[in-house]
Amino acid sequence: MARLSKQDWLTAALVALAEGGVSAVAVVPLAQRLGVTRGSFYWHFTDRTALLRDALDWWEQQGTVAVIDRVAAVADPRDKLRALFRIAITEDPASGLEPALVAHADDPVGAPVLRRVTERRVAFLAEAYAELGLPPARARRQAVVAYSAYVGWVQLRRATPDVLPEVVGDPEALAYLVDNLTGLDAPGAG
Amino acid sequence: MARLSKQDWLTAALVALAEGGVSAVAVVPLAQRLGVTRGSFYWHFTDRTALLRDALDWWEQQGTVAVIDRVAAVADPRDKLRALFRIAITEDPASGLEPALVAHADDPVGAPVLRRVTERRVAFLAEAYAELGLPPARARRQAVVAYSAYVGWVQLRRATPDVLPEVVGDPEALAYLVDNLTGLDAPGAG
DNA sequence: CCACATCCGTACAGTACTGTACGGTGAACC
DNA sequence: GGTTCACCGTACAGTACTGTACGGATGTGG
Repeated sequence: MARLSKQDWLTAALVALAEGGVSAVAVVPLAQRLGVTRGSFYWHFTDRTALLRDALDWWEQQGTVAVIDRVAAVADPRDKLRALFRIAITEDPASGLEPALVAHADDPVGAPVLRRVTERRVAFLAEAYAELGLPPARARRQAVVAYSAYVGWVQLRRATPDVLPEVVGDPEALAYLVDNLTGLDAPGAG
Repeated sequence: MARLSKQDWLTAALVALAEGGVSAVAVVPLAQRLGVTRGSFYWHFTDRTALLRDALDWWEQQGTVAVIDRVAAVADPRDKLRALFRIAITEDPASGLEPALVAHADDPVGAPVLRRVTERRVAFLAEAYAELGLPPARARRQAVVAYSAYVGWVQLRRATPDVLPEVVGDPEALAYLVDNLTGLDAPGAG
């Protein structure tokens, strides 16, 4: 007998969300994949909405708040940006969730989470670019462009992995990618 | 009486796809939005799959092939890249479709279209960067980063439009954005 | 005015998912 | 060894969508 925990359902929900969008977070398919029936689910959760809400709360905490807390102490803004992007690229839990949330932008559960996460990440980036000496408006623009590049990279990695150069096992390629995404090789940001 | 054409269904399908993902391309909701019943749909199309296929074929033609044909004749590679991104940003039909396709990456209809579109766009970008003098491998990497930045920008525009600076009515901001996305302000690409 | 093609509404299964009620199992604990 | 609780299976509506069959409306040309 499987004997699942609540976290098992949460991680399964995030995987399904990244793979098939909000509509893929369905009780019956998840139960089939986990090897149980819906009786298990409705003991751990009251609703399908509760599962989605709890899973996204966990994702917001682990993928944004915890990462920011980890790198916030880094003194040099360049090192801080590099560490942030390196973490985001190499060890993102439930990677590639953003396109799934964007695809269902009218979802009442996913939309506010996506807005909070996006705003928080861009704000933190803008702060780091301001520490580099950029004026506020320019730091904000640079933050948006850098975050766009990261988000697009994640999207490409999920959609068509074969067009991307492998980067996890190649430190040099990773460093090159990070400097490209952050714009730290451009004259305007230095 | 509404009296719809096949194209009406196609554009409605693309709008629904961009807003709510593949699962939002459903016959009943589309018919309700168009003010008809399903009887109309099953006269124009054999299947729900046929609607999705035809709509994505149209999107692939208009949003990739036609745009590439328009800018391919531009001689200077810098101007070509700028024209390409300016068109892609300002006048993309059914804008923001890529996240919806990525969110349902296992969809048998959408996945091959997304792969073809991505590969074709990246290849065209790599060609332009090679014309700028970059060696092939470097041109390819630059193309991937530039396309990532564009895709991420599109995704942000759909998800959280308020974090982005307005760019459609501001030619200067648009030029700044285009040069940022293409990397034409970086020393490595010039 | 009527025959025909085009286009749409309606009714009927069939399928997949949700939520609820309730009964069953297995391990821990006294 | 029986009780209790955590956990799961099963059965029953209810809902939303798909696909099909067929009949009705609307416009057009002979």
